[in-house]
Amino acid sequence: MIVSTKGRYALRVMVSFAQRGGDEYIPLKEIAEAEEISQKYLETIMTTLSKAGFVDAVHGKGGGYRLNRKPEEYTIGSILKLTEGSLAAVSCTSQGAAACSRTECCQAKPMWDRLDKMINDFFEEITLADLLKDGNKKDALD
Amino acid sequence: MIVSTKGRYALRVMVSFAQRGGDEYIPLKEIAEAEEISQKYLETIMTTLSKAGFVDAVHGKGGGYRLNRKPEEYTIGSILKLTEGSLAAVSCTSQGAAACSRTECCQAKPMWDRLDKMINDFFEEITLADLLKDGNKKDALD
DNA sequence: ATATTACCCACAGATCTAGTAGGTAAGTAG
DNA sequence: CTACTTACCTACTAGATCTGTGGGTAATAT
Repeated sequence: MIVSTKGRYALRVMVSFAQRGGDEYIPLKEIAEAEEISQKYLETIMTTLSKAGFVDAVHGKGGGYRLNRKPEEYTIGSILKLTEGSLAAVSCTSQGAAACSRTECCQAKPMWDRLDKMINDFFEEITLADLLKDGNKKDALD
Repeated sequence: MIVSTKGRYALRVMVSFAQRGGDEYIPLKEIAEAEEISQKYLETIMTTLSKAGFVDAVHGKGGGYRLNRKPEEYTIGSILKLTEGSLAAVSCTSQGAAACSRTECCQAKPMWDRLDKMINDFFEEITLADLLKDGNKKDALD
């Protein structure tokens, strides 16, 4: 599994914000209920998004979260990388991974690298705005 | 992580068999030592490969394992799917997964489907023989 | 002052990963 | 027939990760 619930929740929430449009701040409680996501769990996700500057957050009544860019300015890759930590398909290619000493591993290394690049490119070419389109649903596959 | 140690070990071992060529049976112990993989752990992997008919196995002295096809007749996808169980990048698209009831999830569903197809195609187009080539190393990326 | 909201820290059950332990079955050599 | 070698089987386990929960504190509005 390359994308866990955390990343999928983050995407869902971001899509939800984008769909609402508007400038008002939406409290976490409201999003959690609308999306049927555990409020407590969503807290950690929203805090991550907020700290990374993906959303604005304000405290107190009338506060909450909102997007601070246009949907087409968020790539899916940026959201997933933030919430998942990494999109590496194989531990060999993860950031902290020590270079593998095995030649057999290195025999496959170029393949892992190509895979990583492909996945990365895939997600970087899709934006939040693309997910809003119905076109995404219809002609995506083929 | 879409490919765990188990799948990578399986690949390494299969590559190792392919590199040796020849028809002799190689005992598990020998492979484990050559590849520096835990013998016990490798047992479970080899048994999986054997049961699925990817390798031949014979007991007793002079026995062990060997490939039963040409390297170009094993796709990487088939080996990984067998040992990993699934290459699904997202639980939504896994076999047993109940259809997601959320429209927001379904908003992203076409994307997950495209991703799965892309990853699947990627691995199905590469064979064991390709991993043996140096070309794999050099011009793979770009 | 009070209510509302985001933010922070620690814990916990479930599942998965990577491996271990110890025995049984099958085939070969003497 | 016996001993040896090898594959095969069942069960267990430490550690990590995932998906949360619980109980607070800080900031802002009325």
